[in-house]
Order: sequence, then C-alpha cells, then structure tokens
Amino acid sequence: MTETSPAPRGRRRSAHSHQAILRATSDLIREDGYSNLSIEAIAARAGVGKQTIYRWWPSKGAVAVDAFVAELTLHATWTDTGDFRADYLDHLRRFATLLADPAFGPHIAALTCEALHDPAVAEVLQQRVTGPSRAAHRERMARVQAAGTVRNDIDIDLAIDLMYAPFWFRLFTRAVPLSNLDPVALGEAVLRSLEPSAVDGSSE
Amino acid sequence: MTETSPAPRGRRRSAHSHQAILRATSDLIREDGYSNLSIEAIAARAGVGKQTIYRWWPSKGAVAVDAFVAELTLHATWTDTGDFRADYLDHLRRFATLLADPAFGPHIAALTCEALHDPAVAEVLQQRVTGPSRAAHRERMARVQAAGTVRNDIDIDLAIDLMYAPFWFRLFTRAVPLSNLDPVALGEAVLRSLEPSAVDGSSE
Amino acid sequence: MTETSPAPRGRRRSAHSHQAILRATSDLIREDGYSNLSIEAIAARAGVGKQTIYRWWPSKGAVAVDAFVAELTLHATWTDTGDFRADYLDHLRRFATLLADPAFGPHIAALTCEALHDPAVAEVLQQRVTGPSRAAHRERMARVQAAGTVRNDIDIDLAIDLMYAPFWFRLFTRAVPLSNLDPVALGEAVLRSLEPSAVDGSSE
Amino acid sequence: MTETSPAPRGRRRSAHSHQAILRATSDLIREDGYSNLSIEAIAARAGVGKQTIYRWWPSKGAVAVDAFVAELTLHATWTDTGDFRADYLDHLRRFATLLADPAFGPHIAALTCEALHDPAVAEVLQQRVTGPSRAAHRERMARVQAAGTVRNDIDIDLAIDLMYAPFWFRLFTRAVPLSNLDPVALGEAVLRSLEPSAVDGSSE
DNA sequence: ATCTAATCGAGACGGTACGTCGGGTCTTTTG
DNA sequence: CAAAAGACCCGACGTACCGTCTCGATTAGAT
Repeated sequence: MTETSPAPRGRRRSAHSHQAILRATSDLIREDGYSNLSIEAIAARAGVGKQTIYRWWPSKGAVAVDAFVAELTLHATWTDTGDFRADYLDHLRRFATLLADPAFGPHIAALTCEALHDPAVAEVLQQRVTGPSRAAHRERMARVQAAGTVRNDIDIDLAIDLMYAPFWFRLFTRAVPLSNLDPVALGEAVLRSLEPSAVDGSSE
Repeated sequence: MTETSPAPRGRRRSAHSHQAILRATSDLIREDGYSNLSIEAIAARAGVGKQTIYRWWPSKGAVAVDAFVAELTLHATWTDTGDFRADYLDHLRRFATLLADPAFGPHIAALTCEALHDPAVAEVLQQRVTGPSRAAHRERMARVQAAGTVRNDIDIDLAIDLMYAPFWFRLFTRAVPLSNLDPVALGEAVLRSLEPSAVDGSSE
Repeated sequence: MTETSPAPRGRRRSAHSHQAILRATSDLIREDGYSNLSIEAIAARAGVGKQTIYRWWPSKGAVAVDAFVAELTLHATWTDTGDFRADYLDHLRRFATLLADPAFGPHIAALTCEALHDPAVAEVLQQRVTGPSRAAHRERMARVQAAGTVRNDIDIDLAIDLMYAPFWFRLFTRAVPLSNLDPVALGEAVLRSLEPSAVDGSSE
Repeated sequence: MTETSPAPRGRRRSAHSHQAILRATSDLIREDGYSNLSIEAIAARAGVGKQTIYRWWPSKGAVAVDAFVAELTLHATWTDTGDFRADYLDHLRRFATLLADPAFGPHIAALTCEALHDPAVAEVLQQRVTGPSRAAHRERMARVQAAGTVRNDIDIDLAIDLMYAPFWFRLFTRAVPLSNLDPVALGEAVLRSLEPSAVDGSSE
C-alpha cells in the first residue's frame, strides 16, 4: 500500500565509517579550526577513503554541519514556563554562554560564513538549525503577542532579530568582546522595546 | 625637531601597480565573488608579479579590504543635525540600502568572515572600519546620553549593537531576507528601548 | 614459496601518462635543450599534472635520464666476433657518430653534468648506463688480457678510460671539435699502448 | 699615434666592489656548491647591488670563472727541463692532485658544464684557460715530435687528448673514483702509444 | 668651484618555475 | 556493490631568482 522503496542490494552504508568521519571532522575543527579543515585530512584521520565522504556529503561544509548540528539544536529553542520574560532571559543567559565557549562560538561562526558561498551548507543549516529555531520562536512570539504581553504593532521577525542579533554581531565583528555583553541588560533593553505602549495595548 | 622619516633608499613603490592591484581585486570580487578570488588571478588581471602583491599585503583578504574600504568608510558614521532621532533613522535607511546592494553586501560579509581566521584582515578591518565607526558612534551616543535624549542606565556599546546588529544578523544568517527589514520599524523599536524612563530622565 | 609481492591496493600507475611524460621530455630537450627544460613544461606538454611527475621521479634530471636511457644503452657495449681489434675499432666508429650527432651528444653531456649535483641522476645513470657498460667492458678486457691480446701489466679500468675518454673530453671541453677526432687514429694509438711488450707477452 | 680611448668621465669602477664580488663568489661556491650559486646571493654576501654585477659580467658563470681562473692558470702548463718524459709525468702528478682536491675538482667540473649552455662562460674559459693551455701543449709536442722523441704519425691534438682526457673522464662520469687513477701508470701507457715505432723513428 | 657623467647601494618591478597542498574524479582490490 | 587505497588532472599556493628599472648618494674629470 505504502510506497515501498526499490529494495537496495549489495553492501549497505557503513555506520562505522559514518561515525568515524563525523568524529574526525569534529576533532579536526577543534584542533586546527574550521578554515584549516580539509577533506583529505578528514579521510586520513577517519581511516576512510575520500570517495566515501564525497558519496554521502556534497562538501566539507556539509560534513562539518553534520558534526556540529547535534550540539546546536540543543540550544535552538527555549522552554515555556508561561513566564515570557523569565523564559527569555534564562535562555539568553545560556545562549550567551554557548557562543562565548571558545570550543563552540568560533566554529559555528565559521559554519555560518561557509553557508554564504556554499549553498549545500546554507540549506542544511537552514533545515536543521535556523529554520526550526525561527519557527519555534515565531510561534512563541505569536502567542505572547496575542496575549498582549508584547505589543502587536511590531513585526515578529524584527522582534526575534532584536532579541538575538547583538550576540551574532559581536561574534562576527569583534568590535567589542562577546564576553562584555551582559545578557540580562540586553534582554531588558529588548523587552522595553517590545512592551505594549502605555496608552494602548491591543486596540491598534 | 620634526619627526624625520628614515630616508628611503632604492626604487619607490609603484603607485600604478598599487592602483592596478586594488582595481583588479575589486573587479574580480564583483565578477566571481570573494570566495573565488585568488592572488594569482589578481596578479594576472593587474599585469603585476605575484611578489609585488605579497610585498605589500600579508594575504588576499588584506588586499580585498583595501579594495573595499574606501566605499565602506563613506558610510561608517552619520551626520549630526542636532536631531538624534532623525539623523539615526536617516542613516539607517542609507545603511540598509548599502547592505542590500548585491554588489556590496555579500562582499563585505565575506570580508567579515575572512577576518575570523585571518588576523591581518581582522586588524585592517578594525583599524580602518570598525574602530573609527565605533568610536564615532560612542562619542555621539555619549553626547545624546548626557543631553538626556537617551536613558543613561544603558551601556553605550549595547545601545550601538542594538541599533545595527539586526542588519548584520540577516546578512549572515539569511533566515529572513535582508530586504524585508524595514529600517524605520527597526529604528523606532530601538529608540523605544533607549528613551529615558517616564519616572526619571537625567537625574541618575 | 615464490616471492609474493605485497598485493597492490588502489589505482595503478598509468602507463599512458608514463609514456606521455617521457615522450614530452625527449621532445622538449631536442627542441629547447636540456637547460631550458622544466617540470612545468613537461607536465603541460604531456597533458599531465605536475604531481604525477613528482610522484615517480625525484627531479627533472631523473626524468630526462629515463627519456634518454633507451637510446644510450643500445650503444653501451659492443659485439664479440673474436677479433678484439676489429670489434673495438668498429664500435669506436659508431660511438663517435653517436656523440657527434647534434640531437644526442649535447643532451647526454648535459645529463652527465646534471649528475654532478643531482645524486638521483647520478644513481640512475650509474645503474642504467655507466655501470652495465663498465662491467661489460671489464669482462671483455679481462678475457683478452687472459688471452694475451692485451698486456697484463695494465689496470683494466685505466685501459677502458684510455679507450673512450678522448671522446668525452672533446664533448665537454670543446677545445678541439669532436668531429676532428678520427676514431681509427685514436683506436690505433690506444691499441699501441695496450699491446704486450716485445720481451714478454703473457708469462708475467 | 695609438688609438686614444675617448677619455672617460664620471666615477670609475670600484676596485673594492670588484674584489668583494669575486671573493663572495668563491666563498659561496665552496660553501654551497656551484649549482646553488645565485647572483642574488653574491650581491648580498658582497654587500653590492645586483646591477653592479650585471654591469661587469654577462652571467653568473662568467663571475665564477673569474673567481676561479687564477688558480686554474697556475696549473695549465708545465715546465721544460728538456726531459719530456720526466716533465710530463711530473705535471701529471700535480694535475691529478689538483683535480682530486674536493675544494677544486667539483667546481671546475661545474664550470665546464656551465660552458656547455652559456656561451659567455665558454668564451672566457677558452680564452683564459683552455686556449692558452692547449697552445702551450701543442708547441711543446711539436718540439718533441720534431726531435723524434714522439712518433710523427700521430695528430698532436689527439696526443694531448690522450694525455689528459682520462682525468676529465673520471671527474665527470665517476664510474671509477678519480683517486684510483695512478698518474704514473696513465703516463706510461700514453707514452707507449707515443713512442716512435721500433722499425722507423722519423723517416715516415 | 661648479658642472656633468658614470658608478654605487638599495630595492621594487614583471616574470618563470619551483615543489607542495588540496580539490574532486577515476580505477582496482577486498569484503 | 560499498569501502580502503591511492593515482589522476588541475588550480593555487607562497618562495626563490631572474634580469631590468628607478632612486638618492658618491666620485672624479672637464669646464
């Protein structure tokens, strides 16, 4: 009844190699940085043929995303205790810690950069990280906006950008150290711009 | 009495080659994108020996910064008509236009990425673009804060980040298109978070 | 029981590229001379990556030796009709013709020069040309010396040097043109210094 | 009366630089070998501009010949005590010692090689070393041939070649070590091929 | 005493080739 | 038939020298 796939023959994909590749990639990025990563090095470190990598991933960026994506998705959204302000500030604190981690921030920054000229990376990142995260945030914001906790004359995507953009800005430009960015101060400033106007909350 | 320069010996740097290199770099970036740029191509296009490039720039990223920096600095700060709100919104509009320009935004994004793993690029970018811009903004913000136009319990760097970060965020992550970002809406949201509290304006 | 080779893995050396490289090298040497030869030109002419050359030869000299060695070995030794004098003079004539050939003499001279500072060339030349030739000559000389055709109080290597050295001398120093060297006159002078003394032939 | 040169104006050639260049060249050859010699290194070592070298010599080989030629000419000919046999053997011994000197033999060999593709070197070498030496030898051989000490049916150049060629042969090919070549054994073998025939000395 | 011309050091210039790295593709043998 | 091994063509890297070309600073004969 359901669409049966055409029943594969021959040797199947080696889970062992798959894991070895991701592991080697993750290790190499942490050791030499993303920009020194090469397919050749991954293959050598994983004890794998280059072809095996090319067979399953379109580019080195795609491998790297796979190697990092698990850690990313853990932090993509936040819990809902019903208290928007508390939830947001709490999440912001944990997000700040993650980006400031020297074993994480620089690498996710490099991956984001890679996405700029590697469509494969852009797509994987979008589908696995950015997309779900943005969707979850939109949904939450829509709820709080409907409840009147957040003013309703602000675009949801603009609100979300305001909430997180400063972290990324510092991660990329480094004009000011990321560690100097107080998540609570940021959170409160943002909340100020989101709160319903004194005159009128939802009538507009 | 005055600072005597160390008296140059030998042939002097060729202004012609210098210009040809910057020009070739700029052209190549616009044609093939920054990630396809190579020192070899720059040299060939400029009719110059590779050594001449390596003699004056530490890396291809540094050449690219030099080739783009003139256009960047034009937009790094904003004029002061005395009306903070108007000046900021006006500048934001022009900044948005610049970043959204397909002949500019992607390239400055790529350069910012390059700075992440090329210290030479980071330094040039900092000294020629980020540093002066940040300094000018800080000075302006300090003035408006002293005048009570902006609340004084907010960190100046945090304020500046809020003012610009969303543009960069969309430029890099592309979760939402940059063109959807209404600079006026952003500006008004930010201004809301900066305005003095109703209770207390400047007494603190 | 037999020597089992260690079982080769991966793609095997391309016979096509191998031949193309030797062919291109040979052509280039004849066109531009050995001193204008470059790995880059060989690769381009042969339609081959530089790496493929570096993978199999240690230096451009080694490639050149391989490209020339076949022609050389053809002339390295001489036939044995039983008549030492006739065989020697005959071979000398053909050797003279070979060295005087403008498509050959200068190139083998250049290779011999290269061997002076490139140990890899020296070794290949020794193993493929000089060594076998010298061994064959020693064996022949030992036989004729035992037979009393050649005096036995002369060192075999010295005798062989006398027999050929003048050709090389003129090839290198060019004080006198190689073409002026009459192989028969040389051969007869040498034979004179080799013939058994009148007093005593083989008793010593 | 004589052709007066047009009276030079301006600064004259610096004897100091001239010497420094030859000295640096000689030192560099002995330290790194002729094949690693470069104009740039000579200039740096001598504390001299490259142009100064190019102004006075056509190529690096020409500089090297100048740097070595003094030592060479010392040994180019031999004294005439009236005893041909003794003079020849004596000179052969000293010549053998010179060529076997590791601080000399390899470098003169390299220069001879250079002459093969650098006409400037060939010419200087010919005019300063090979030519005079060959002329002196020819003159001496003509005398001894006229005196009946040497058979008169042998070409003088062939005779001279026989007398020296084996040294050069071993210097270049290294099939057998140069040090194994006994100059006296060589000399006696050559003399045997030069002595007048038993039947008739000068009548032919 | 000046002028004039050639040389000097220094070093930037357009080039060619070097030997290496890595990219992505293509055999070949083994499991 | 996937996987390891690894050879293949190719493009770019950063370096070494080449031979040429300014530079400002000597230096010495001619004026």
